[in-house]
Amino acid sequence: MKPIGFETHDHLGCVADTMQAAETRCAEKKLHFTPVRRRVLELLLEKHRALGAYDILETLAAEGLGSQPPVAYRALDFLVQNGFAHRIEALNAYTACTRPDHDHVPAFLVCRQCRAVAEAETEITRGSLGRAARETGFVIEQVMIEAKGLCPDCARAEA
Amino acid sequence: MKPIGFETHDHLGCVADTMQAAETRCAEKKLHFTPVRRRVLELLLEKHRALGAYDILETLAAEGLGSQPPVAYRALDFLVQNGFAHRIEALNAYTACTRPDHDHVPAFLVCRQCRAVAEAETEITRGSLGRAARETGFVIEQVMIEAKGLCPDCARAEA
DNA sequence: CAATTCAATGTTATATCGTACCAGACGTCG
DNA sequence: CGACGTCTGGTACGATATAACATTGAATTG
Repeated sequence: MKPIGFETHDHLGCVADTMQAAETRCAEKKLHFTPVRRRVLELLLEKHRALGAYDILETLAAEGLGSQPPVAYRALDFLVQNGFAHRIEALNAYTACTRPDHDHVPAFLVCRQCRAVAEAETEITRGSLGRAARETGFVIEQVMIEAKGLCPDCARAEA
Repeated sequence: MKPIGFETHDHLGCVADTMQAAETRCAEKKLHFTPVRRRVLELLLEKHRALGAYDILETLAAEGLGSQPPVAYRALDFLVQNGFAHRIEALNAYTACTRPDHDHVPAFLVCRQCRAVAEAETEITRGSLGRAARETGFVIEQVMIEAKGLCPDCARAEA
């Protein structure tokens, strides 16, 4: 289970593949994969790093796909809601999901320098958090795990 | 290692004790535990839930301790920096640390309804995140774990 | 097909969160 | 004393996010 994110890879193909998979999944689930939503996901995939809502909005505006904040936020909400993207709380930003095919508790390695994001998985709810929740009667709806630090490239540049 | 937060407890005593401990620790480390900083920590302890910077600012202003955002943010930064408080990313808010006495990777159970916060601990860096970091060469500086959901009280009220 | 309905979009306005920057107060130490 | 560092107080602004409402448009159905 290698985390995707910092190694090089066939990026064009990876974008195309994921977009295709999203098309398919939306069709299956009868979700409206509208132009704005499509384009936002594409942007997230292309950049392969965390993008702020206003970064995205800027591009959308330049392409005539809407110029006001709610446009971007709505598209992002859709993508997050349906597992195509994740919100990175540490950056108030968003990134494409690299494993949209199955349910998971995502965990992120977030570079504070270049905002690159790698996604891993965890079994955290079975760990101490899950235990704590069960002991107290807390109902977990959503778990967020993020590590801030330096990606390999930026760590090298730092030194 | 029971999470602190949702059970009832001697609150007045818990506030007083923690404040005293903070006094001591600041003296030891030669940190300036100024009136503003002191009061902010006290507020976080009293409420025992996540407070936004502007919530805190409001109280400070009412008490003549400063009325502009930077005042609150500076005090909060100090408290977070020195381990007296934590930032809850999921709420853009802050909460007092319930275990200021030792280094730890905090994990939070955050009620989306009433913003109560319980703090637990984890050994996450030894888990899959740590493995992912080592495999890729990512340098982890800080880990955040937050579970959003409903605290026992709000869960009961919901149903 | 027309009527209805529901989701998505477009837009305005505003709320909320956060920081860059500068000026003054106060102590410490060469 | 004067240079320095730290804390304070403040202005001004930047960044992030949402409420509310009007409109469009596609799917559903009578």
